[in-house]
Amino acid sequence: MSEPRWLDDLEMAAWQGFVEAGHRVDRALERQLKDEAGLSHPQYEILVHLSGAPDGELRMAELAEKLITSKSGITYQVAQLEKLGLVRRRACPDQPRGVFAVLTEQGAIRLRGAAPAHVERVREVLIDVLDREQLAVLAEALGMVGRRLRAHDRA
Amino acid sequence: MSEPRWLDDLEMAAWQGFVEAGHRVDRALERQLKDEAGLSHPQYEILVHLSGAPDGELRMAELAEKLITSKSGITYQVAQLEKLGLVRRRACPDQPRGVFAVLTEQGAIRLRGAAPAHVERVREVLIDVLDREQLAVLAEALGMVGRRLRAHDRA
DNA sequence: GACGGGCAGTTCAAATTTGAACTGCTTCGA
DNA sequence: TCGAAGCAGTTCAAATTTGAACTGCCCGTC
Repeated sequence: MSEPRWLDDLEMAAWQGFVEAGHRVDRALERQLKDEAGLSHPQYEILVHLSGAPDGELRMAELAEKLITSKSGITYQVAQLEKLGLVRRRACPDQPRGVFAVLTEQGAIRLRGAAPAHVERVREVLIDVLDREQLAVLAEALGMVGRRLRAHDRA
Repeated sequence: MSEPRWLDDLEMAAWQGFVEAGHRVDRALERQLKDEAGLSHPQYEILVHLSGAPDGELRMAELAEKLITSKSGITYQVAQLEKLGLVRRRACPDQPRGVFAVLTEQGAIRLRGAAPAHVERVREVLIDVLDREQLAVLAEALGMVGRRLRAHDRA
């Protein structure tokens, strides 16, 4: 085994910045959503994705893919949202082994109520801290990182 | 309440890239460490921070700050590492209510064994995917995001 | 037609994480 | 000098997350 290629100063700064910013932003938004909307971040994300989907419904596996989490995690969180009346389950008519999660009217209302404060916080902690040039590089660079891993995960 | 300032396309791309890359990189490294070193990511991070500290020891609260996690989370993970013999606890001599976590010889060995493959994977998924210019912007931009939240969290 | 493999979700137990309450000790301020 | 307030960690119960095993049902092949 050859000598590992350790990270130089710039690489280390980028790596540490990425990790620290990721954790801190996560925590900030987790708190914001819990306090102001009574939802966990995964729960909020499920509502967002359903809301953006045609007919407000998605297969369980699609949700798992979008949230980047395990199948069982989705089963659990959808069950929680069902208890809250924000989501409903529906058997998939064609694929016999398929299940749709469907956004309910209640769910849509809850999401509309929660979104403005959430977006505002996202601006506060990340977006409004950066200039357009930085946003462009973030979008391009991290978009590429995400796509590569997404492709790799599917393989 | 005024109309919320929704994210435009560029802002949305930056935000989604940030979130997706964060999750996917996390999962990739979690798997890598578990498979090749038998450590969870938090455990590995504890060893790294102890290794970089003078005398290989840090207070529990300092670890919590560095890992960006809760005090009880640190208590738990340090206990796990103690069972593995990679870390030892030591009462802090001056501050009577203080506890040091100390890296053991075993811990240092385990870390040296794990680090090369870990760094290699960090390169694969993030560092080597980007050019120097992108790394510089990441470091600067996310460094600022992290510092702002760190200051805010302490307040 | 029957069987091995897959697929989509669920279930389960185990590991982890969290916040809130608690322990002991110290340090002020009145 | 007393007591309120704080600090550093721990403990505890509850919520969440995970991977592995399981359930049914489909498909293609022989």
